[in-house]
Amino acid sequence: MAERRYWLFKSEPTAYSFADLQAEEDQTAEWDGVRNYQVRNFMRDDMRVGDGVLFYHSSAKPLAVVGTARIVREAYADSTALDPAEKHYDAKSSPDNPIWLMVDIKAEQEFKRPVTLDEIKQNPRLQNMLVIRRGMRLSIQPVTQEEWDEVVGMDSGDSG
DNA sequence: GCCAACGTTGGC
DNA sequence: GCCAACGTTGGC
Repeated sequence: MAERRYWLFKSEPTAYSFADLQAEEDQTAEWDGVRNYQVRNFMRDDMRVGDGVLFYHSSAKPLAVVGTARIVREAYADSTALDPAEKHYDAKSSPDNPIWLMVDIKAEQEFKRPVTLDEIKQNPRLQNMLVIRRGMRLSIQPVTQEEWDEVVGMDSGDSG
């Protein structure tokens, strides 16, 4: 069995927040609308059921990881790319060649407090996290197990 | 296949 | 609201 991997998912809470995910039936949602090839390839090639997700609020106050989720369904066709009525419709996609993919995630743990971008920047153990890199716009980013442990530990308050 | 123009993202 | 970063598009 492959090693469990970890990811950071960005979402603008005004569009879709962690609370929105928790409010879903079975706390599970389709992560649709990805229209970036690098991110699609992460989903297609590397993301497996059981992988951990840090749920990050972008363009928000505060900018922060607010909880964790889990991959519960591996990449499959993003139906919003196939529907002309959808905002993210892509005429190049088709059922035979959907181009764009989505995964399903399920809310796991809401942090007791947000672990902010500022704290992450100040944590010497997290200096390699992509999320603090200027100009890093990927909406899904790989996270190492060490980074995952550290961020989750910061929520518990048992880490410096 | 180069690269300028354009659009989007997202922290500041 | 600004603008740096960067992906995409399209003319050549």
